[in-house]
Amino acid sequence: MDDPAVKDCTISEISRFNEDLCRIKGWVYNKRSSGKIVFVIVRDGTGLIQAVASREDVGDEGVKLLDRLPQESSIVVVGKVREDKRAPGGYEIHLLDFRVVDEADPDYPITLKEHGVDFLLDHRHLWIRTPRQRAILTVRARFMAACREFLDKQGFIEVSAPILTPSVCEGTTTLFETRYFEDKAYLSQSGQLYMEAAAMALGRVYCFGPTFRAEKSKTRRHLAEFWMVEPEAAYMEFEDLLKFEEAMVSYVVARVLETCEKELREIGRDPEVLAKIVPPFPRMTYDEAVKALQEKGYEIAWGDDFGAPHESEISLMWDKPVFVTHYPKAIKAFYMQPDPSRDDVVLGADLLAPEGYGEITGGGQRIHDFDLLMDRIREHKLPVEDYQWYLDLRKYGSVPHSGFGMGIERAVAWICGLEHVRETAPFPRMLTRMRP
RNA sequence: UCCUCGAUAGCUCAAUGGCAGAGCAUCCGGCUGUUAACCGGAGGGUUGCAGGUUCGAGUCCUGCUCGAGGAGCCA
Repeated sequence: MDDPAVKDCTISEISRFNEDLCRIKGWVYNKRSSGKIVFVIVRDGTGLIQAVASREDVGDEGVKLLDRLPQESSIVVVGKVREDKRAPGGYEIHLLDFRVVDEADPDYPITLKEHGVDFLLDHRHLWIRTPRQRAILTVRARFMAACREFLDKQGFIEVSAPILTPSVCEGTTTLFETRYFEDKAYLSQSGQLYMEAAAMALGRVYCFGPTFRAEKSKTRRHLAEFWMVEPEAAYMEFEDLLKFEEAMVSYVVARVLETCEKELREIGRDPEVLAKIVPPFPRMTYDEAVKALQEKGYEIAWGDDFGAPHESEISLMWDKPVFVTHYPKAIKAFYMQPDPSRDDVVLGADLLAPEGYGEITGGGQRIHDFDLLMDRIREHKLPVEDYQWYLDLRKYGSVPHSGFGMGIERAVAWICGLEHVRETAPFPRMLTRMRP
């Protein structure tokens, strides 16, 4: 068991240890027995492997002990790695020794059979042990790492935005309210305004963290707590922003394909679909999108915002993400820069994922003129005193600048081809669910 | 907030208004290459809650609770 000649290894790298003596530290995922031989499927967080225990190697007692070991018992196994076509995964480990670290209670709730959503979410702390959830969380992690890689390579500096914020930044979405000593505070819905300040200090910046929306949305696309990456760059104008966004989205998709092919297959996602995600992405102006929807029979007038069915319809016209640009000023946020050639639309763009996954990024060029921004704040009836610091950015060396936010869970749900964003969050917070 | 659907064993589900059931899981037994192993046996129920109709309600009616999907909402 503790022989130094035995190599510690993970299941994901088992093929490198063929015919070696290995030690794997994991849990019992499943087992089968056939009299005096026991097959224990061990998982270690990197994958699954079949361990074979026969009477001559571990003795009568060993076989009996393994045979009655409950699912999810923690176990350290030592044995010889063998390539074997009969084993799921192609390799198995012939047990010479093992140690039960903790025998699980025999009533582990997540069996290998089907379960309902409600039950699984109540047991999310155990559900994440299943191969599919492990694969999704791995893709999420690689996706987030790829975002940071790309931004760091492009010279962006990560600047953490505050979570506790003093005011209703945009006055639109419903925020979670909390106490801040003697005052009220709100959980952040976006780090953008702070990133605009940081961009004027460091040039190219991004924040990466959780955001909170207290909206009573109850759909497959919504979470009350989700993560966003929000890049913001000084001197970046609208056209460059769109090029930058498509480069970033293409990069992170390619990186996930490179690092998570096994996981994508495990989830049931065809990697070929993602291999098509390369620049340039198609673009439609809001005008063109409205016209296309009207031709398809939707009752929508110029000036209306898109609902979920409209976004789906537009995204289904392409097999790549599509930018919808130049929205009417009235349906977008107060800080959006108006189009210099046309005052009724803004230099903003939403990126809609293919296959009906909806908006995965939203962004645009920000107003850099002090007077114009002040007008907008007044038009939106926002409290000017709360925005003094934001207006300061336009008083001291203002420059054109742009940025966007990408919702991690929606993007990962699209990349994995999932029905619902809830599976992409380790512990999702939704309208009716805050536990576990 | 609204619309639609749902709630029966630990889990997934079945049961024409007429004895509350199956598979899996659990426990006991069998099997030396299994593939969500298989075979035999056992235990396991306030049918979400509260009323009502009926000779009789898991089933029909009313209210409530909880959940799911969607709408609204959602830089």
